[in-house]
This record gives sequence, C-alpha cells and structure tokens, in this order.
Amino acid sequence: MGEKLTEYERRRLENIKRNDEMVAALKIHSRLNDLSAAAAASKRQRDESKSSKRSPVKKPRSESPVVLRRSLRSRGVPPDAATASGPNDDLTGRKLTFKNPQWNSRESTEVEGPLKMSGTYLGGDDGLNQKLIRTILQCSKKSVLSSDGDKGPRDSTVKLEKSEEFEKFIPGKRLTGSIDVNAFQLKPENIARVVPSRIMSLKFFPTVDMEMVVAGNKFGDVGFWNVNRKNEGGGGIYLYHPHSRPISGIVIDPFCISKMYTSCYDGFIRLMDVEKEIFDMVYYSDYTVYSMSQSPHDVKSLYFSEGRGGVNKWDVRAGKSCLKCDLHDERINTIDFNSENENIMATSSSDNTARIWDLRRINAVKPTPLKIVSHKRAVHSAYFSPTGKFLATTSLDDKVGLSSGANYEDTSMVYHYNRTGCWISTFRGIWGWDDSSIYIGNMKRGLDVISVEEAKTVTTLGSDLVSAITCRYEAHPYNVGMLAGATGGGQVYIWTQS
DNA sequence: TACCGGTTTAAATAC
DNA sequence: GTATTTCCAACCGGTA
Repeated sequence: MGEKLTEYERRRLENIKRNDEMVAALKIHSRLNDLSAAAAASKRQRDESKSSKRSPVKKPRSESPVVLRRSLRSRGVPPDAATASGPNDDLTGRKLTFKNPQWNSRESTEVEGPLKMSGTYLGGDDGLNQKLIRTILQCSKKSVLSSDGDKGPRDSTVKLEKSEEFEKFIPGKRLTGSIDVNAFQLKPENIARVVPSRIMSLKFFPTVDMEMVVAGNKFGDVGFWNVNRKNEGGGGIYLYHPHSRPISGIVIDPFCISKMYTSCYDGFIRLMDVEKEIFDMVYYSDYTVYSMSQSPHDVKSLYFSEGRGGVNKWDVRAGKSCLKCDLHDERINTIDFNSENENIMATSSSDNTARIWDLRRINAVKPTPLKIVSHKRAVHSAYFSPTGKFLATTSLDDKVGLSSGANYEDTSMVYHYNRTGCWISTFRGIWGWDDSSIYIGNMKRGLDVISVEEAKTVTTLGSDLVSAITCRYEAHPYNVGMLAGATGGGQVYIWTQS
C-alpha cells in the first residue's frame, strides 16, 4: 500500500513537472503579447473562474457558458491520449481558482474523449490493472447469465444462498431485512486504505458474486477494493485517476456491473466501461457536477446536478439530455429515488431545504415540489428509507430530519452534531436494510445509530481500529448487514454481522 | 447580490 | 508521542 502511495505521488510530481514546463512555455509566449492585454485576460479568467466556482450563474443552462473549452479533438489531439496533453492556458478558464498556481493548470484527465484504464492506473504494473478488469468481467458475466434466467444469480457466499431474501433478489432493487445493530463487528482484515486523501463518494458493486467497494476522493482518484480475501483476487486494491477534482457521484449499472459512471466537480461524467478498458466521456459540463444518481426504476437514465440548483436527466442510450430543470437556489448535494414509487425523487441542497418531487411534474419552467423539508443550514443529504415511507435529511444545522406520512407532511428533527469543519466531508445519514435505523458518523470516530421509532441516537458503534472520522457510509445493496464507512484519510472500514 | 476574507478543524508527516 | 504542515471545503457575515 505504501508503494501505491509512492507511485501516486510520483505521478503527481510528474504532473506538476509537466505543468511547470507549460507555465514556463507560457511565460515565453506571453512576452510576445501586449503586457496589459495579458494582465486583463488573466484577471478575466480569475473573475470568471471565481464566479463559476463560488456562485455559478443562477440559470446555467439557459445562458451561454462564459468560458468555452475547445475540444481537443477539434484541435487534432488524439482523444484517447490519456497523458498526452499538458495544461493549456486557453483551456484552464474556470480552473484558475486556487492559491497555488500549480493546481490551476488543466489536468491530463480533462480531455473530451475516452481515457484508457491503463493510462489512468496508478499502480504502476499494468498486470494489476488487467487483474481488476478480469475480476469485474468474470462477475459481470455471471450476473448476466443469472439475470437472464429465472433463478436469480448464482451466489458464491453460503450466507446468501441460505437466506430467504435470496429468492427475491432482483438487480437494481436492494435487499431488505432486519438486523441487530449490536451485532456489528469490525474485523482487522476489513480495513484498508483505498485511496489517498479525503473520500467523497463510496459505493459497493451491486453484485452477490464478490464484495467490491469503490471510493472516489477529492483529487479525482477512484480506488477499488476487492474485500473478501477468500475469493480469487481478494484483498486487492486498485487505484485510478480518471478525474481531476472531487468525485461527487458513483453509479454502477445493477444489470451490468462492468459499467460504472463517475461524476466530478471538474464537470465531467465518465463511464468506466470495463469491456472496452476505458473511462469513456459521457458528458461534460461547464458547471460543477455536485451529485449524481440513478433511479432503480429507470437504469438507462442518469440524474445529476449542475451548478447552482440545476438537475439534468441524461439518456445514456441516446447519449443526450432528456430533461433539464432548476429545482433549487443553491448547489444540490444529493439526488435520491423512492424504491416503491417510480415517480418520486428527493433532492437536498445548500439552500437549506430538501425537496420531494413528482417526476411527472418537473417539466414546468418553475416546478413545484410535493414537499419542502426546511432546515436552518445547508442540507447535505435526503434519502428515502428502504420502503420509501420515510425521508431522512441531514443538515449542518445539527439536525437529522425524519419525514413521514402520506405526503411526508410529518417531520421531526433529531439532534446530531454535524459540523465537520474543513478537513473532512460532511456527514450523511443513510438507511440500512429496513426502516428502523439511520447510520451516521460522528466526530469521535464512531458510528451513530439513530432509531426512527425513538427519534434519537440509541447506539454508537466504535472500535480502537478506527483511526479517523468516518464521514461517508454505504450499505451493501444485496448483502444485509454489510456496512462500509469512509474517512477523510482514504480508509474504508467494513462492518459486518458476525 | 456578488464578492471578499475570516473561520472551522483532521490527519499525514516530520521530528 | 508531539509538533508541524496541509493549503483542489464550505459556510458566514461584512461590504460595496
């Protein structure tokens, strides 16, 4: 693992060196230009970048983007050149936002076109990249075979084969079942550092054929951890760099796990297509993509947020947007869908609200939500319970909101300290496998379990093995009782039932 | 309302 | 262990 970090740092240093060379080249170039014009252009770039970072235009899609990025393809640069392009002054635009100028250069991942998986692999040895590809393809093949039949997938774990839920297994629909929160255990072998730095997104592969977790960090790295050491390739960690900025969302197609979508603050949405061994470009936005989600009822659409309050519904088959609307006044932090009602969606936003929407009624210019859950500060998540009867909202106002009722009209607020500060990601209360509990990290490196019935924190799980605050959690969709927590230092902890 | 700048604050690394 | 460094968030309140 230390070697991986070293390799990662080596790649970063290489990148910085490339950037330095480009900066040096630019200096020579700028001598040829009028100094005042260069200064004005520089100031304009700064201003534009700040306005797009701190306060993206209110109606991003109805106005022309201020900064246009020129397609590298149109400039004759091969689209699959993962590391071929250095940063370029006319492409940095809104990227000029950091104090350290080294970070302001356009990164090699920000090219409009596919990136080879091998080119973005940070482990050095391409044999390991190939190993991950083989592992995912093997499982994907199994899943396809089994979802074509009527019996459900063949499962390699004894536990699920014996469970009643196994018979009900449907790709895209998470399993439900009650568990004893006091039976959670953290085993030393279920701890790993999957990426360097802060984890922003965490997902399990939606399959019962292996236990694979994916983590996206703030540098645009995506790490894979094949958790179960008993399986072939188990314990392996694989690190890629397909983006340049924080990974805001990960979506894996439950019907085809060799297709994984990632969204990023850099405005890119990529599709890791394991069969083609590429991170393909699905979409590029001039505005920050803060979140991405997929409806379990419609896996051929991606929903993602853009800039200040916009939501874009993307048709992955047609490769085009099929709906754009403004749903909030500030950035949208999460998008979630009701598992029981295909028309219901929830969004959480830094405009201090979470909103519940009827998808049939958001085509309007000024769509009206079915329900607004109001907090006093930014709302960082809004998730439906497994049955869809509850909505849990997590806000920086130190409250976890619980909304229920036919139209979610009954809202109660549970106190939970949520001020995570500047070094770690915000907390998000998630659901497990029934409607009884919400799982959320705390500032003392513990895992709080909030009882819905009692409307308070009833249990706090902890372990001496946990060395940092777990800010993001993910429940395994098909493996009841498997809960992953992620830290600001790149570690992932997986709690299991016995 | 856009913008500026102060503030919060954890964890890796260096000693 | 303890001190030092990090400086790719995000919020809030003051100001023009």
